[in-house]
Amino acid sequence: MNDPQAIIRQLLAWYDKHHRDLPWRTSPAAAARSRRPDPYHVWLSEVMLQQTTVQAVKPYFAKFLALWPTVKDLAAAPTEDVMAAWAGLGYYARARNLKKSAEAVAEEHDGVFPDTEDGLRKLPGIGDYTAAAVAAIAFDRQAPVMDGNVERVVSRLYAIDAPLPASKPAMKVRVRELTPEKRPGDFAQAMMDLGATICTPRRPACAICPIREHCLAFAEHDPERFPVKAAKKDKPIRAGAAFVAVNPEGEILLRRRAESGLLGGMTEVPTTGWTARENGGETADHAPFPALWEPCGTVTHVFTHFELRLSVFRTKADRRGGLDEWWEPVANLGAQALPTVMKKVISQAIPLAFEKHPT
DNA sequence: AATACGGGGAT
DNA sequence: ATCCCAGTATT
Repeated sequence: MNDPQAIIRQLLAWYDKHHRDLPWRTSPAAAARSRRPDPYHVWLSEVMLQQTTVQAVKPYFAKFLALWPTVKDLAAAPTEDVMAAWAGLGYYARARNLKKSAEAVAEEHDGVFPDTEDGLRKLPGIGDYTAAAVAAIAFDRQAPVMDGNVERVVSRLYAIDAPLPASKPAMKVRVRELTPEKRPGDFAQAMMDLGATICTPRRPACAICPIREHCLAFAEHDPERFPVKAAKKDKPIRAGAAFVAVNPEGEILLRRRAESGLLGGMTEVPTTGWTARENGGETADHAPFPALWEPCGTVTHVFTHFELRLSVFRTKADRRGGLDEWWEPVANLGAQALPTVMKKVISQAIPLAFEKHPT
């Protein structure tokens, strides 16, 4: 029971047999023949996978590699292009940091990624998890990889009663104990695969778990009790108005958001501030310019820490844009760095805006 | 230690 | 509705 060597051996054996084939992975067999995966691919995938599901990442990963096959290509790309390509994936600071890191690797390391945890950790957007993951997976370093999946697996394996996130350091100690000298990258991916496919948050498939004989939570017959988490706060509601202006040329008025903060550097239609109170009856009085503003419903969008309700208005009127505003052909909206909430708003005002042949 | 930061899939 | 996801940066 709880023999580290046995856990490692059984987990790696399971991984050899059941590992998932993902675009940024090389198979364990190929890795065994010293065919390491491309560090650029590993880094790109790991950043995209931060708080994001595999299914959501797959098409973005393919798009980025098609647009920018190497880290030097990405470093040379216009930031607006990177933001537009990232649009819809969320957590847009990741895209800004991705570009900064690519520039650092291209300029300071001649396009070669640092091959240690410490070296990787210095790049913007790379924290403890990603530094360890890239070091282990791409460079075969014995680095302790701990993400949400690993936290769940470890908390069950050792029946850790202390709540997250305070118990994180203690869990990291356990991960460090387990991480093997040989095949640390496969071990890390095995732990994450186990968490994603068997040791799931609800109804874990203990019956087919390769390490259940070592699991204290399984022995207690209540694995779902773990990981214990601190209570979370409730979500406030904010409200505002959004304005979709289309001129006679079939162009829509857009503007760029501030570089930092919520949806930083992304594109939006003009909106009022998003007040802290619920539905303040936002009206056309707050429009960016005087016109016949026609109400066309509301859009609700849930962010991590608040829920947003936007009243949408539209007009066919025209006006010159300000410094941070421009008129964009509706047919070209697909190439813009529009976050999902803005696509919802525009679709509300112009139902066919994102179709192949917009009206 | 707490908070800000997207979006979507599973239940 | 609720949870959670191959987390990081800032305060």
